[in-house]
Amino acid sequence: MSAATTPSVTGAGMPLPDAYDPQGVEEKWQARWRSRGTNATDVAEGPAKFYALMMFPYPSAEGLHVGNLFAFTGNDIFARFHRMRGRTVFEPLGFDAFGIHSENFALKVGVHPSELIPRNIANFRRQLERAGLMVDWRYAVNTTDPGYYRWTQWVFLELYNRGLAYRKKAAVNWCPFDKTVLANEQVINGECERCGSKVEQRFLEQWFFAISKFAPRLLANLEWLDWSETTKTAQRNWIGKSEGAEIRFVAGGGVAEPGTAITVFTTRPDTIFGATYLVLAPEHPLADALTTEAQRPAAERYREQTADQDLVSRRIGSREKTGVFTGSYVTNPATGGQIPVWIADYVLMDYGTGAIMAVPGHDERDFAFAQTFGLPVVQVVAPDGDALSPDPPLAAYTGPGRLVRSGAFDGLTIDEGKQRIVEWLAGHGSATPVENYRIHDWCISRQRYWGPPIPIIYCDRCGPVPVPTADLPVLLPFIADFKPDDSGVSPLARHEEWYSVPCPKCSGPARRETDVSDTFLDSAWYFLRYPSAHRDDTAFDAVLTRRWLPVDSYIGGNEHAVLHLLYARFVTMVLHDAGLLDFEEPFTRFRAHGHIVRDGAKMSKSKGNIVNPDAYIAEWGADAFRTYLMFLGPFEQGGDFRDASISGPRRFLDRLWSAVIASTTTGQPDDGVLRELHRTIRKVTEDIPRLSYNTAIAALMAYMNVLRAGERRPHRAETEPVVQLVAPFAPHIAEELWERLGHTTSVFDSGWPSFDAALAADRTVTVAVQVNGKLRGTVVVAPDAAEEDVFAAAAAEPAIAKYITTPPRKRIYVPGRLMNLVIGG
RNA sequence: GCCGGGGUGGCGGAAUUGGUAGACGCAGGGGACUCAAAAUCCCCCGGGAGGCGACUCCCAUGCGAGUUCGAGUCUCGCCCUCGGCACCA
Repeated sequence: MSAATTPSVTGAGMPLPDAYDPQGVEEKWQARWRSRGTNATDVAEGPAKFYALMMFPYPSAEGLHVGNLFAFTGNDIFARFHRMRGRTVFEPLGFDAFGIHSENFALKVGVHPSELIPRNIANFRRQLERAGLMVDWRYAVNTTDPGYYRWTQWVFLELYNRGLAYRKKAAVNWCPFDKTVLANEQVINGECERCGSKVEQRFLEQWFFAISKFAPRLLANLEWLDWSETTKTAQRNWIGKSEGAEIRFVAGGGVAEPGTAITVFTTRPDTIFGATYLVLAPEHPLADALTTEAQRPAAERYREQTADQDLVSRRIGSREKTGVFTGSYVTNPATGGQIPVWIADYVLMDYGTGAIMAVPGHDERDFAFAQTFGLPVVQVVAPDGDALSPDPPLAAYTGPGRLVRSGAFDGLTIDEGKQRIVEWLAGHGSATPVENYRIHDWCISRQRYWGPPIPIIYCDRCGPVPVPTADLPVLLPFIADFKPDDSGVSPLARHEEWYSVPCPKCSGPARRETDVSDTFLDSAWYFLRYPSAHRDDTAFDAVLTRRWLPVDSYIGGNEHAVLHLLYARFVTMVLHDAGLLDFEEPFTRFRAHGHIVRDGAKMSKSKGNIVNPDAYIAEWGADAFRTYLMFLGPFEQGGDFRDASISGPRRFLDRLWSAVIASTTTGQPDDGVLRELHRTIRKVTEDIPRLSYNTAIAALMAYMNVLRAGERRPHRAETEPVVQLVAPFAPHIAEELWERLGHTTSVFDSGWPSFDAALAADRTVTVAVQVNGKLRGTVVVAPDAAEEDVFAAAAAEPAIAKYITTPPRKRIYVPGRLMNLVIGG
């Protein structure tokens, strides 16, 4: 903007010049919204509540990202639209500010997170307000506020009291240089992403939530949730249901106690006649007992070796099969034969039973292992029960077929075989049909500083004791040196005056749990908090919760499709079972938004292609920037950010401004323009609920072209409804124009224009005429023209008639759209 | 390797879900206004061939087949690309 355009006239009440000045308009309306309380929701009453939730941001030091703004704007449009349609809309926002990300950043810049985070939040909030979101900031939440995490701790205790929080030893990634636990995604090729040290595996006592118990419900409810299909698919895959059987293999000779049985999980019980060996995970509890003296040195060496490896490189490292024979044998309950028991790291302790029956004839991994160690391969399924060639086979056969070499079961299909064989084995007490789930229990312990302390106290006499609710929050103490050390325990463990406390039960000497909880716990319940954010006597008020939840519309990134959304569903389900909520699914509707990229690449600091919204908003205005972001592409797919293209949406707003300012009230509105207006109303009204914002904006632009065609002066009846249609996208300019049209109340309380189908209807339609599928011309007819009339009109058109060399053999007519004439043989 | 998006003009993207491919915007070209420039306004703008001409014809939605009167859209087989997951028995 050139400085010469306007004198600086801002502030409520002062008149603005007649040229569109976004900075002035936006400043004026943001001030007025604040003073009038336009964006404040009455959480207690109002008709037809609509809870428009967006995933809350992590307030990074770099400030608001265009990606955040893209998502928030999409939600804001949806929320404003529903408000104009008469709903009582609640659009809250907050900050997800705990976690390793903040902590690492604080360590890097040498500023304590308790100082850094409020600063970042203030900056974020300034940017968000500048963007013109309809957020009711009175209900903002901040996960690092003791008034919030007090209730996060309360949620933990609700789970604990219901037996859903428990402690067990688990392997974690440990960086010996940074002296910290690493998440799987921080381990790159077995090395720490920050310092490159080789990551080790440590076994630490960790807190878990028993989410796997809820797997069947979490899966079943996906059937009826109105969520993006891609998100539901991701959740189904993550939950990973598989049907199969657990089969017991009893140990024979060797060292095992007589009668020792290994239970395996398999989805292919039909192939049991081809099970030629068994494999235990190295951590399997029976691995030691089944190892003979002769095999012990080799087996122990192997188990140490796998224990040394970090979790990630063991999972994604080489697929070369390694393993060691235990020296023991078990009986195959189908064949009665003795088969060897091996230990190998391709079997994972945390899936199924940590033991498998290996069928190298029909499983690629087992086949590779059998090849490496010279174990027998037996084919028991053949395509249509045919030839067994070559024998032994050159590869595992995993396709369909019929059973062979399976005794009485020969000739059955795979599905029949599964059922019949499990029934038969079950009769002997050696098999049980089971459903297995891939999903693991949720490990919530973090050996870190920047999180809510887990509210448990360890007493020598009483064991683990939950902190009494009245004593919450367990405040996170200020520690200047919060850097993790070599001990593998949280920095809080170094703060003795904090962790030494009397036992709440017996008052004897006791110690606090020094781990903090995962940030995913903070975000697993924040949507319950918003309506009650002003209440410090309860996590969520029963009446307010009944009024506002479940969430009507949730918008967020698909990168949280699995963990966050699953954890939030799980916590909601638990609180429902506890009688605290009367619904068990928190988000009725969820839509995943796309991502903004630049030059085809994800924006990242290292690529130096981050877009800071501040500069764009300063140059073009928030309204133009919002409209531009939404015009980039389909909201659910994202788009490519190009600086140059912003001028388009800005020009659109300029034209809207001058069209409205120039509107006349004399004379009659133009019929053709009114028809386009009603079509535009219909289009925008249909597009917004589909989040098809880009096409809604395109329709508005197209209407502006019609409105201004021939440099005519528009009639007020032709412009006034457009101000309402534009309002969700460009709220400030809409308010200003609405006021200039003489209204004294907010455009957001003015309702939504309705369209008149009769006015929108065409008087004539253009029908495409094809001959043999090729377009040869068009005819203009009445919308209800009979097929014969259309044909007559087409035949009268010379450009078409010249192709109609013989009477059409066939005639296809799509009323009002197209006629295809099939000529010749 | 598996799962899920996506491939349409110079660019971002439309296409009522099988019915005139390229809406809308950007960039570009030409013109008006101006001493000039910016801004603004008007016109043109997928490729090729023909015509002085309003025009005419052909080709064209990643590639190759198929279904259909008709395919960007459906089916099969490939290629490329962006996400996510990783030996899940």
